[in-house]
Parts: sequence; C-alpha cells; structure tokens
Amino acid sequence: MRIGELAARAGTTTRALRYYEARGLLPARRDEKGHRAYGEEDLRLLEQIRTLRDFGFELEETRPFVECLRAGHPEGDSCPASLVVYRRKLAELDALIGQLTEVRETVAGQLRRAERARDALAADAPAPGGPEPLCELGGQFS
Amino acid sequence: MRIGELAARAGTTTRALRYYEARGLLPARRDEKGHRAYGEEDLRLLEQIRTLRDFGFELEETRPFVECLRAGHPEGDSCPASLVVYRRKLAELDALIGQLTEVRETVAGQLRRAERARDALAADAPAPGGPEPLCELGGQFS
DNA sequence: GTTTGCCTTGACGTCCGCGTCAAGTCCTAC
DNA sequence: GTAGGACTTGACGCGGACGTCAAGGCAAAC
Repeated sequence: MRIGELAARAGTTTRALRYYEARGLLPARRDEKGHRAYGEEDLRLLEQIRTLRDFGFELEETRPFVECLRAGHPEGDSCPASLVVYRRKLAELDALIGQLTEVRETVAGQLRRAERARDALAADAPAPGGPEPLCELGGQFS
Repeated sequence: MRIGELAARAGTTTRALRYYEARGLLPARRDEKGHRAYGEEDLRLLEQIRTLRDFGFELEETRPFVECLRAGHPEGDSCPASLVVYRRKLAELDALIGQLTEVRETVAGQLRRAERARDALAADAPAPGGPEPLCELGGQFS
C-alpha cells in the first residue's frame, strides 16, 4: 500500500503521513522506486493516531499507544504508559471543563446584568413612537 | 501617562499595548517627543480588553466593548453589538463544554476498559514472585 | 507524444497574541 | 562623560499540525 491509499483509507492526507514519519511516529519502508510502502498493520497504527487526535490528544501523546501496538499488544492502551496518558488527559479535561464552566457562568451573569440595565433604561426613557435602538453601535442585531 | 505606566497599571506589557494599537484597538496620542500618551480613560478600555481576553475572548471580539466604552457608554456591554458577542460566546462555550464532556466520558470509558483488561490478564497469569510489570513499555508508572 | 496522476524532497505559509532582540533617540543621574 | 532607563520602529521567533506550492521522476492511458 502506498501513501495515497493509506491516507484515503484512514481519512487523512499524505501530508499528515509524511509529517508523522518525519516525527518518527509512523516510519515507512520504501519500495524499489523509493515510494513509501505501508502494510495493513500501519493502518491500525494510523487509526489509533487519528482517533486520539480527534479526542484532542497532541501528537506526542499518541506515541505510547502506537509503540504499544507495534510491540504486538492487542490494543494501543494495553501498556502502562498509555494508561498514564489517559489519566493525565482526564485530569486536563476536568480542569479545562471546570475553567470553561466558570467562565460560562460569569459571562452568562454579565449578559443578564447587561440586559437588565438595557431594559431599565428602556423603561426610564420610553421611545414615543415605539422602541428605538438604544445605541448607535451594533447594527443588525440587538 | 506613557506606555510603561499604563502597561504596569493594567498588569500587561508594552508589547501588548503596541500590538493593540497596531490592530487599531487602542490607538494613542503622541506627545512632543513622539512617545505614546494615554489618559485614564485608556486604562478602562485596556482593562476591558484584558478582562475579556482572560475569559478567552479573541482580541477582535473585544472590539465592540471597547468601541462602546469609547462612545461614552457606562459599560463596555451597554451596546447591542457587545451583547451579540456575549451570546455568541456563550453558545461557543456550551458547544465546547459539551464536546469536551463527551470526550471526557469516552476517555474515562477507555481507561476503565483498559484497566479491566489489564487486571484480567494479571489474574490469568499471576506472577510467581508477586506482581510484575505487564508490559516492557511505560517505565516508571503503572 | 503527451497528458494525467501518483510519487519524491524541500521549503515556506497559516493562525494568534504576543515575546524577544536589534539599533537608535532622548533624558536624567552620578 | 557615561551609565542607566524609558521610549521609538522594525523584524524575526514561537508553538502545533499540518496546507500549499515548487520542481522533478516515473508509469499507465489516450
């Protein structure tokens, strides 16, 4: 299998595969023409990489999984090093979700406050001919 | 007030202020020596920028707030355009938190599955002299 | 014969918000 | 006189995971 076919079967690009090879993550044999030659096993490795990347793992974080598979283990996460990455990523996710949730609540509070202020202003100074824009800035939405 | 003082009072750097000016977000007058000259009002604008940046707003997203303040409104979010940004950001945060939570659950499931597989393997082939590493990969943690 | 299509390597571009360095000006303090 | 500090502009660096273009080789198809 050459690079184009592998890329297509894994739903990625040849550029990504060359990049992984340059990083030492997914090296390839060469055929007599100097073209990269991949086997079915490489598809599994690549799918492991792509799955973890889709989860938001950095490329380097996929390395233990790939090495585990290449060592002959049944799954990429059959090795302790992979479990370490899982646990670290879970902690990162929890921290990030926590921060984002805090920010979300803060922003939601700010929005409610700003909307109340706007409505109070509209009640104080009701427009004579129906509601008017409260601010010259901000165009098409309100 | 010159650039160094404003940066220090807002807890940021002169580089950031020059960057904001280059982006047209926080222009500055010049004194007779060609140095940037800022007023107290600029501190408020800058604080608005920094607060929103800390919330994860992109620089461009702070522009409506800054323009709103500069137009003389009491708060950066007194203008409809700012509320639009708030709402869009809330939707983005909700989507992101949702995705991250999904990923978190998926990864947690994978970790549990991998740990069960490891424990099952350890029970099938118990080490004679106590527990041994199940995999040559993965070094110091397990 | 030439077009098409796959492959090769090399190298620069992208995004974002600055950090960091260089070279020069100006003022103050010692 | 000179050392230090604040300021100026300009320009390159960073990080991550590639995208994209250039220039060329080699094969099958028309």
